[in-house]
Amino acid sequence: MTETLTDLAETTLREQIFSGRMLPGTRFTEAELAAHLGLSRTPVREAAMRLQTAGLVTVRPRHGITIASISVEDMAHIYEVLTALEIVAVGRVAARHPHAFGELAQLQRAVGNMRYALSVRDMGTWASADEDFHRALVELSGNPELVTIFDRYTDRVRRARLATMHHRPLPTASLDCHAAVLAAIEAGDAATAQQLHGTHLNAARTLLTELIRDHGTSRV
Amino acid sequence: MTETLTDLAETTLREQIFSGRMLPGTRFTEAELAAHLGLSRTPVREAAMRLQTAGLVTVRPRHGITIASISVEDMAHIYEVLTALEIVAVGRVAARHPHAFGELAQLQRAVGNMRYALSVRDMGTWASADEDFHRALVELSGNPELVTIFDRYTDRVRRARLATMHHRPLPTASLDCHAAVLAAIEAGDAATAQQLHGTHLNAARTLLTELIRDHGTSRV
DNA sequence: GTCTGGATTAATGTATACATTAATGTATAC
DNA sequence: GTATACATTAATGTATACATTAATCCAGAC
Repeated sequence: MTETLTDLAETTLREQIFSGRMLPGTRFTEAELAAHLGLSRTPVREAAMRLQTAGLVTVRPRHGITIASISVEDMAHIYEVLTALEIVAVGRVAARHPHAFGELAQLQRAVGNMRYALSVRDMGTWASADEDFHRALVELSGNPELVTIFDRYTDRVRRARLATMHHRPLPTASLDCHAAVLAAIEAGDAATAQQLHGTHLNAARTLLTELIRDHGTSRV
Repeated sequence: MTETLTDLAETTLREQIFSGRMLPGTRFTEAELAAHLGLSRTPVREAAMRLQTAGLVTVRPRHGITIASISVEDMAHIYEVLTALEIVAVGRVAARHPHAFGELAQLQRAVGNMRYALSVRDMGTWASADEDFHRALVELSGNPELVTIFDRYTDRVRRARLATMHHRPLPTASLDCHAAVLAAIEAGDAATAQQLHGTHLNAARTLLTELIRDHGTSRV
């Protein structure tokens, strides 16, 4: 299974988008991107198709490939979906009580990493551990469709999260929320876990959208 | 905006899959499909990529393009997602009470069509009206992300629904469920509407999975 | 008989040439 | 000055040739 040039193009473009080297709203032609990556148009075109289904670019004939931006409204819609799906996931995981040994290790490790990151004020590590926690939760649900959708939307909001990372207050409350959800899961209390997680996600959405608004822009 | 050959290939393949002329599990090479459609490999390849993200085919290098089948487990996972999302949608729609004139017309029309189809025992019309009801509900939620995911999964389970359509009992109870949900929405009673709709969707899932099992196959 | 290795070959991956389309610019009429 | 029609052109859509890959087949050893 060698990596194809389409894979390479996709990976490279993703990185450039997430790293901020390709800013939202920027437009390219297929030929420009091909030259930029040192490839022919074919793999670039296929990568663009993939990135379009991932919601990271928009492909419009004769208008080029545009790096997608995300509005505050988009964010609200995405969080509504993510909230609904994660609540299902939390319920499934908690209901599987008692848990096999090591089954919740990923969640426990993620909370540990968040706690450590918070203590040393390393927001990059914190954001990464936060994402790990939610990803692990969804994966533990045992429903691969949930994982697919989760990954898709996480990609779409990642840039917004990173952009606002250094403007947010210390996530002390957020750490407590994650720990409380984990405790409820460990106790097998599905209803409490779901309720806590829903509250947590709504708070996260509110914080993120307000940070973007305060940042002066309505799109990221 | 002329229709491209990629669009044509996608549409044609979709039709052939939904109509049962291309059975799940069947494998084709790009060249075979290209010859079948009278096109070159390029648009076929692009259409195959699109159909893969829609979950209708599987593309594996050197193994060809395989018409996707769906297992009872897949079905359960998909219904879990659809249930969560539709419950959100129902809540949003009901909470918007009082409703603008004509806002709920699509839902009312769909229920009317279901009632008519049931009275003349036209299961094709019934299935179509049923799908319209759920689609309208999601669309009325005002969240375009919900619509995207709904459409994606509806495509994936459509063949299973059509395959079992003539083996199911008359959907008398189902009609009542839809009417009851609509009544709760009209009354602005979000909680009741959500609860009714959740129950209805679980019943639909149970019926569908059992019909497939009874049908002798675990995959459709 | 089975396993290993390499040759064969069928299929996909990629580049590129060409066809087609629609956006843009320009000239002309009003 | 504005609008319309036409010409221009840049970009994408499509076909195809070629490169590359890995699945399959076959021969030979054990």
